Amino acid sequence: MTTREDILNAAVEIFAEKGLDGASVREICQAAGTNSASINYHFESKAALYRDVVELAYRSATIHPAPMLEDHDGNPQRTLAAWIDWYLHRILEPGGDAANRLLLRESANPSGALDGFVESVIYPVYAGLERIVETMCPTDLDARTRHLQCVSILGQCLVHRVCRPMLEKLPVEPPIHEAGISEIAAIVTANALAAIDSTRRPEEGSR
Amino acid sequence: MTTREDILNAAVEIFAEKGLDGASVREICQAAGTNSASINYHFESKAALYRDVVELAYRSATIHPAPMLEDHDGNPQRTLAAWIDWYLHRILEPGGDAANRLLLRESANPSGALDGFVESVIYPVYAGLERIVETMCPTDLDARTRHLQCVSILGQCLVHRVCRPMLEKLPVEPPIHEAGISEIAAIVTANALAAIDSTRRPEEGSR
DNA sequence: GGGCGCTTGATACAATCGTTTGATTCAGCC
DNA sequence: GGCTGAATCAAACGATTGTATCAAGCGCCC
Repeated sequence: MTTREDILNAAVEIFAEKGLDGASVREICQAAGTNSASINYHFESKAALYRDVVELAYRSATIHPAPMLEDHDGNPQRTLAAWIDWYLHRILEPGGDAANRLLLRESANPSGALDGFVESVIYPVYAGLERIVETMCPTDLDARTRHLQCVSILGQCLVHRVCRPMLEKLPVEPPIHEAGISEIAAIVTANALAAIDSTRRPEEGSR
Repeated sequence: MTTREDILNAAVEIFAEKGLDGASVREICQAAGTNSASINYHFESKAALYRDVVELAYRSATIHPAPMLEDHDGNPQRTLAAWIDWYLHRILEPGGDAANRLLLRESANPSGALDGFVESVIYPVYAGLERIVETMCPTDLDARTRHLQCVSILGQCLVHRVCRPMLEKLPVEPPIHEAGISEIAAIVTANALAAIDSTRRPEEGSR
């Protein structure tokens, strides 16, 4: 009973840090304080454990739902700011979730262990963002441009997670990786608003 | 003579696809049509081969130098547009794929095999961008904000490479991953200009 | 042609991987 | 007490990893 949970808790940390192949069964079991054989006893295999861990990570990551327009009196600017803040917390929260790091790793580099993972887990998040952005864009804005605007917002957030090892080593002052979540959120939000706003005044050219 | 190059050519493909740990010596040698021992003969070790491969990939990727202010009569807007276009081509160009995929993998997830890789390879690219952005920002803008603006630009570009597996599976119409480089460049450039411009009118608040 | 140095090849090595085995422990029940 | 079945353990399995060894092949120069 407890052993199974111990393994799951240890595995989510180690899988998040090293990925499916990088983590070894013995390492996980040692962290869980149990025997190397218990993974194949409580789970069918290492791959099965991984599936269970990702599923668990997903469920624990969706406790806080994404902000929607309805939560902010339909005000798209405030909703967008809240969404970006929510998303950054979700992917950057430090002590917080190894689960999110794991989901991020799985998103950027699908192990193939989870088919349909993007559709069922990632897409709803994206769709929530797009719905907010859609209400702020000109109605005649083509869909691809709108998609790319959403991806730009995601990219500005994700870069701080996905490229963190790089940012940590970048010899600039002050160090980029020390920036707080609220600091990043403020800038990404300002950028997103400015970007969307600029779609209303198309072809502005050079300043 | 040829064997060494065969190994390098095979290794860049396999390392790019599977990473340092994921690729095996035997696999690379088989792809190169040689013996498993030749890696330790022509190179000191697998790690040494990896270093050489990354170095080679880096050199082949820097044939085209980054656009600088001097190339565009000191016009920062045009230089920034050229830089973003250059960077996107560099990371998204289908042809020279393997080398760039490898560099990207190494950037986002440094294997530790290359100490000083970020400083010697990544940082100069970043510094080039920052220099352009710096000339466009208010002189009293604090360094961290300027850094974060540069990272936002990088993030908007990198997301199309790093998160490509995710974007390909996102069920939206039209598919995001089919967007052309010039299309992405146009939007990222417009966003960057709008973002930098907004730093000149600080605390604009909601639109 | 004989000797030399650079390559290549098959093979062996120790280490580590995920998984399996079989013995042992322990709680619960008749 | 005696039994049953789940849980845990140390140990070992075969496969694969990176690397080392050593003999055979090769071109080349004296």
